Formats: sequence, structure tokens, C-alpha cells
Amino acid sequence: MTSSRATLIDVAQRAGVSLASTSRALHGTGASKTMVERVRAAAAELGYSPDAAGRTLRMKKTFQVAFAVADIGNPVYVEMLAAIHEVVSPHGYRVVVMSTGDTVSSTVDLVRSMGSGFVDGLIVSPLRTGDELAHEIRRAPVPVVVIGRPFAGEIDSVSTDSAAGIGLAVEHLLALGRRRIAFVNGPLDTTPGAARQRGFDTATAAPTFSAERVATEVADDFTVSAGREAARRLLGPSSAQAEPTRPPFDAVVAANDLLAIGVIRAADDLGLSVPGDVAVTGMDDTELGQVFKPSLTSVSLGSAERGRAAARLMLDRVEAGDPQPQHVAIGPRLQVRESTAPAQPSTRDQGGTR
Amino acid sequence: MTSSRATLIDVAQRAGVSLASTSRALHGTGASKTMVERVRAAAAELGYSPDAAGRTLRMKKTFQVAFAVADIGNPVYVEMLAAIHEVVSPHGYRVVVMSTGDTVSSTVDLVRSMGSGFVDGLIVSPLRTGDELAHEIRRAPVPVVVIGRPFAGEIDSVSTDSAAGIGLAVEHLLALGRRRIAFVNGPLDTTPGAARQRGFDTATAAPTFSAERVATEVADDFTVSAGREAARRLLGPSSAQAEPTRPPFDAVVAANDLLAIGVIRAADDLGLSVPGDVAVTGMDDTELGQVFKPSLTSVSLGSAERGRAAARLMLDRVEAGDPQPQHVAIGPRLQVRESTAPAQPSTRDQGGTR
DNA sequence: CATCGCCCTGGAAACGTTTCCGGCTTCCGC
DNA sequence: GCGGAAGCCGGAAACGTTTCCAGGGCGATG
Repeated sequence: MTSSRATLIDVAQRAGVSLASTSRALHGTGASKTMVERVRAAAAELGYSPDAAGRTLRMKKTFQVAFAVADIGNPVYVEMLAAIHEVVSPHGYRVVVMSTGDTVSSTVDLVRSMGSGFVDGLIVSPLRTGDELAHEIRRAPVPVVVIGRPFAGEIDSVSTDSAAGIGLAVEHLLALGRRRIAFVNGPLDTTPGAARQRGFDTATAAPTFSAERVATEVADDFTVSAGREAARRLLGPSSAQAEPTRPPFDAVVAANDLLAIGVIRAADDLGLSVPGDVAVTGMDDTELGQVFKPSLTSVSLGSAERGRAAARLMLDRVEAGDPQPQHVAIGPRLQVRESTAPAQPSTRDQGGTR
Repeated sequence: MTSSRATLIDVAQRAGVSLASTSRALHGTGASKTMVERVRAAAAELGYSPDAAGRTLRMKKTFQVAFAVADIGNPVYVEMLAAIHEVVSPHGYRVVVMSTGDTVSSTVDLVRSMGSGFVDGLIVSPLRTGDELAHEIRRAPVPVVVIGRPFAGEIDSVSTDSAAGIGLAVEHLLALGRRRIAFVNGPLDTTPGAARQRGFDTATAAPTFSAERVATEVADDFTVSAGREAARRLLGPSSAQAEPTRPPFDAVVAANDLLAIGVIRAADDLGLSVPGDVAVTGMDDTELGQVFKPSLTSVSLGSAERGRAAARLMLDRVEAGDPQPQHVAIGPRLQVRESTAPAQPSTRDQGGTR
């Protein structure tokens, strides 16, 4: 039990062979059978395990990948993290969790910090993007894969067309006979917020759109409480009265599962039933939405799938120096559950729980 | 735009000073003002950023901390992760996410892997523990902080008395007038499962326990679906009939928020109302439980708090070589919400939603 | 039997950084 | 004006690993 850890030199001395041979024997290449045996034994006796720093310094390889998001508490990112871990871990890579911060400049700082070389690559899902960030990513010293937005050329990225996803939700509601559709979005200056707004505008501007577009309400945040408040604003001061007046819409498209749940809670507060009086759709298909009551109809953006794809892209880049920047697109899929149902001819007195 | 990154030697040459002075100038100690200025300028021109591997090799410091759990998807661990990140990040430390695996031997392997020295310390919350693991932790080459179980001596740990937490839940249900209390637990061979079972046994054996202890049902897992199935088993085949017969209990203590939600879903499936017919308590006080409908009465084990405490313990260990192993205990707190309410005298026909 | 070639081994360099140590200048106080 | 001390700088070593290169032994082939 020495005070410090055993080093390769110690192993070499104990085995009575050279340092070079020791390294080769453990690494498995170009060493005789007896040599391997001998070195292995010595290493085992000393409880040797190779030092990561020395190896990294020499090989210029950290066997670490960074995953950076704005808010690691968000279930979508958690799912991505788990998927990334699951993919890279069997290949011997570790995952370092980092934060992009809210702003584009803090994200730029993050990318710049890759210069220290503590990681072999970066998978990042930024909340806000800009030309400055794109430029910084292009000149980053390690491979970078962006999740969430298809970047123009020269940047690896994997994304889901969330605008089209909103379209799926709108279509679904129309097919159910809903005629007055509202939209609860998150901040418009974020990448997902902007995309989803675009999606709703496009879907409701289409000639096939046979309903009335009520309004868009922008929540402060992509959270449950923000969704609840946004929905309350949308229901207007008139509905604040105790009498369960008829709401100005019979369906709400939410930009997010969290927002959607906030909307349902708000509806519940006012004695409106979901999906009886109001049908609600979410987006991201989180587990939260699945276990919620009513379970949430949601547009899956394939979070785990995106994470896996990004991780694989990263491995391709890091293991083999794959030349061409790639872009992987995941198709949005609508998961129909309890929070949406056909509109009843007479939407009257469906009643709340009590 | 050279092919490779600028090194300290390049900066030294450009500034026309020695390597040693360059390092000192950038590090800020024992360098003249003009020297600092000059080196800073050179570094800036070259876009220098220090190489993590070289620094680590020399200083024996990685500025990384590992956080290892069995299932990173679990909201409790996510909260801990976020808290840990929040604490150590300002001190310049990164967080590496790792997996302990389900078994104690895989956790031992994980601790053993610390021998590579890719991290300055390990914060681990193992699902299962044993003497073998304790022994391995004691001889680990880096500081280890254990979350979840108070370890006997020589090991840093932070824990919450979840057994006492179960006691709080039972007490609360008794105070509400509930008289037939069931318990849905997770696997008993896990650390949390065992502790919570102990808590329930103790609470229901106390002389002040004025109710009937119905049964304990052990779920396969700490998940929603496992909880749903466990609750179904508990309700028995008799209740599988369409008629909403009176259940054999009027309250359920669940070992977990996820299990609790599974229980509520199962109750809902059978037309039982929560909290009308059955009061349900969870544990962990997750955000999921808070937004659920009905919002979940839950025993908070201070996940974020535990994460923060563990992180601070780790920093103490890593920054200053704090000598004494410490143990931090967080008190469980009951958060009362909608899923528990006083028992009605006649528990009849409270009715479901439909 | 000689020569060529292959496989294995050992010495040494290199990766980029921090820090010890010795020597220089400079400044202060007497 | 001089001795001493303090501050600053440069050379060099060290951290632990992988890999290039050269040399030696041995088998196979001509």
C-alpha cells in the first residue's frame, strides 16, 4: 500500500522489462505472449491503472464528450443526456455536463472554452443562436454537433422540424372538429419559440385551414407556471368570474408539454374540462405528459432519438475523422392520447370534476 | 490561423521571455507589471488557452468531479445533478456524469475506475450498497461523497432519514382520519427500499398507531408503471370487476412520487377518486408530483439540498484537504397538497370523473 | 551455409504545463 | 557608499504515457 498510485514505470521495473514493452504489452500490440503475461501479472500485483492525464497529453485524446444545454432540469434535455450517455459509454467515452447559459454570448464563451481541450467533442443544444455562434462553432478546435436547428453548411447538426410538428397538431385538431384554435408559445426570440411560431402561422394560413385562429399568447418561459398564466391571460378577464362561461376557443396548441400542462391546470381552475370543453396538445412527448391525467396528446420530436443521432455523429467524427459535415433530420410524430377528443356537437355542460 | 493550437512555448517566444515567466505572468504570481502586460498581449494575439491535459499532468488536478447514479432519468437525480453543477461550476469544476449500474459489483467497478485519476472526486448515490463497496470507497484514490445512506465512519456522506419521512406520511394520514393504510414500496434489496420499509414497519408498530395496517406491496421498480401494477395487485382481483367496490384501504403510502402517481392512475382506472376514496402520499417532492392533478402530497427528502451539501463537502475535500470525514443529515419535510384530504364519514359514491 | 527479412525489445523523445532553484538586478537602510 | 534583502527572471526538471527508431535474434529461403 504505497502512498501514491502505481505508475507504468513501477510496473516495468517490477516486470523487469522496459517501459516501452510494458506499454505495448498492456495495450496489446506487438508484444510476445510471455511478455504480455509477465507484464499483466506485474500490473495486477501493483494494482496498476493507467493515468488519464498522461495518456491524454500524449495521445491528444480525452475520451470525454461535453453535452451543453441551457437548463439541465428540462426533461427533454435529460432524455437527450441519457441517450448520449448510452451511446458513447460503451465506446469508452465519458460525458461532461455543461451549461450554455441563456444568452448567445454565453454560448459563444462555452464553445470558446473548448480551446482548453478537456474534451474530444461538444454536443450542444443552444436556446438562442446567431451568426456569431455559427462562426465560433466553425472555428472550434474540436468537433461540434448542434441539436435543435439545421445549420447552414459546415456544421454537424441534428434537428426535428418542429414547425411541421405544430402543423401535425393543428391538423389533428381540425380533424377532430375543433374550430377555434389558440396557440400558447414560449419566448419568440428563442430558437424553438421562433420555429414553432412559424409553424403555427404557416398551418393557420394554409387554404385547408378551416377553422378560426383565435390568438397567440406568449409565455415568459417554457415552464408549467408560465403556461398556466399565459392560458389565464388568454381566457381573459371575463372568464375570471365564477360562472363557467364559454371560452373563446375549443382547442389549444401548446409549444411544449410543460406549457400544455400549465394550460390544462388553468382550464381546470376555471372549471373547464379537458378534452371536453378544450382539447390541448403539447410537444416533446415527455414522460411527464404521458403519466399526466389526462394523458397528453403530444408531438414527439424524438428527444432520445436526437440524442442518439448526435452521439453517433460525434463518434463518427471523433473515432474516424469523417470528412463531410452531416445533417440528420428526425420526423415529428403525433402521439394521440386523452387530452384531445372529437368535439361534441353541443359543447355544453360537460362539467368539471366537482 | 495555424493548424494546431498555440502553446505556452509559442506565447513565450512571441513575448520574447522565458517559459517560466510566461506561466507566472498568466497565473498572476510573482511577475512584474510590464511582464504581465507583455505576455497577456502575446497570449491574446495568439488566442492562447492553456491545455487541460498538460496542466492536469503537472498539477495532479483535473478540475472535474464525477456524479454517479443508477438512472440519470430519475427526477431526483436530475435535481441533484443540477444542484451539484450549480455549486461546483463557479469554482471552476466540471461535472462528469457516470452510471453506477444496478448492482453493487458494478458500483465497485465504478469506484475502482477512479484509479485513472480523470476526476478530482466522486459523488455517488448508489442503489445498493454493501461492505465490499464501503471498503472500496475507503481505499479509493480520490475523495468520495456518498448520497443516500449514512455510512459508518471514515466516509463522507449526506443523507435524509427516509424512514422517518415515511413516519411523517403515516402520521399525516392518521391525523386526517384515515384508518386502513397500505404501503407500496420499491425493491427491498435497494438502499432506499429497505430504509422505507423499515420506516413503515416502525411507524405502524408504534403504540400511537391507531389504524389498520393493510398490506405492503412491492413494485418491481421505482417507476410509474410498476406502481400502477403494484396498486392493481393490491386492489385485488375482486376489484377488477366493473362495479366500484369499496377498496380494502383508504390511504396509500408510496415509497416514491413515481410509484404514487402509478397508484393514483390505478385508482383512477377503477373509478376510485383521489383523495376522496383513497388518499395517496409520495416521496421526493418532485416537480412532476407538484404539477400532477391532483397535486401530490409528498415527503421532501431535499434532493437539491442533498446535492448542494454533497458538492460543498466535495469542494472542502478537494480545495482544502479537510481532515475529518463528515456526515450531513437533512431533515425530511412533509409537503401537503391535494392528494390527501380528511376522510369523509361516509366514504360512498364520491364518484370518478365519468 | 549465407543472407534476407521479420518479429520483438529497449532507449529516447515528445506531449504542455507548473514549479524548484539559482542568479541577477534593484532598492532600501544604515 | 556599501551590505543585505527582496523581487524578478531563466534554465531545467518533472508529471505519466505512447510511439518512433534502431538494434538484435531467429527462422526461412535461396
